[in-house]
Amino acid sequence: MLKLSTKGQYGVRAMFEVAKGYPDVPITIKEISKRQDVSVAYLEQILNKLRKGGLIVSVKGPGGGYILSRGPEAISIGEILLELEGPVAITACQDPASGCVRVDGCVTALLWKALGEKIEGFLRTITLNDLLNGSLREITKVGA
Amino acid sequence: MLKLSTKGQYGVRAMFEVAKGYPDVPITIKEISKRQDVSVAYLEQILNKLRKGGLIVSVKGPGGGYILSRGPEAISIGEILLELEGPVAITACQDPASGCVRVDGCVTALLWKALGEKIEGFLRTITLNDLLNGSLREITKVGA
DNA sequence: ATAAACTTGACAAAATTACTAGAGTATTAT
DNA sequence: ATAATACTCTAGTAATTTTGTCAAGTTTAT
Repeated sequence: MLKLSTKGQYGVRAMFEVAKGYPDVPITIKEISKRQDVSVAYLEQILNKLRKGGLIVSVKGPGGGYILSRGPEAISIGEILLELEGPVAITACQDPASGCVRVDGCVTALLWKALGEKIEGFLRTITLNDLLNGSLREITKVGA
Repeated sequence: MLKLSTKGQYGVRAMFEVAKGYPDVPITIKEISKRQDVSVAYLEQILNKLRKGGLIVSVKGPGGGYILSRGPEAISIGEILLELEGPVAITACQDPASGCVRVDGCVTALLWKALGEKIEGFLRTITLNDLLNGSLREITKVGA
């Protein structure tokens, strides 16, 4: 349960590759495709969304590619996923896009809200930098 | 992102209704269907899974229905969802059922693992009793 | 007996996911 | 200028998952 679509997964991995080139080496889609084993065409879609979301900038022409628009310590996993998959919305009730009629009468509404906030909070604390320098190992251990 | 299927959502709401009858009033599928606005046929599937998982017991014949097999303070939301939707598995890598080839080389594996554990931990702490007595309101506020 | 209520497995419509295809635009090296 | 590189954009589509329905049972209380 609570699966993340491949778009989100690939997106994070793609951003990890782009982050490696920060601040001055553009990474091409082709290169990301090779390193992360995701098709070029699919990555185009993903990176396009991330660009429109302002997380990366593109450089066209030979020698071009993508570069992080901010430092890797300033881009959280939460931001990446938000751009690719929209806000955390455990249930339709919690999705700002759809809304729910019963809200007040629904005993579980608070539960899903709390869970969603928990998840978002966690994802906001992890940045691309954490992926780059492997500091996740500690976070995982503590289980905080 | 990170949606929960209706099966899980309805399941929790159904368990909430069953919990109301604990320890001696069996609740029929028909009654749950009315109160929670979910079709009888679909509830049959859901409650069957929960029964096989040992969370509820069924009483056949007239006057029958479903009863919690343990007190509402001893049944967590996590257990309910686990039975209906399987373990939290943000990515296929994290799913014990499928596994992942690259695991070690995958920079994000630890991230999804940590997130999954965070979610499971949270869901384990919330019980049906919390839904019954409305103690969720505080949990939500604290944001702990 | 008979009606209430659960049990089970098969099946199907709808929605979502996970892509692929192809034509177009911008930039740079020569 | 021209060719090569690389990003941009819109559709379309196959596979999968979700979200159920249906029908034919079985069990039990009265």
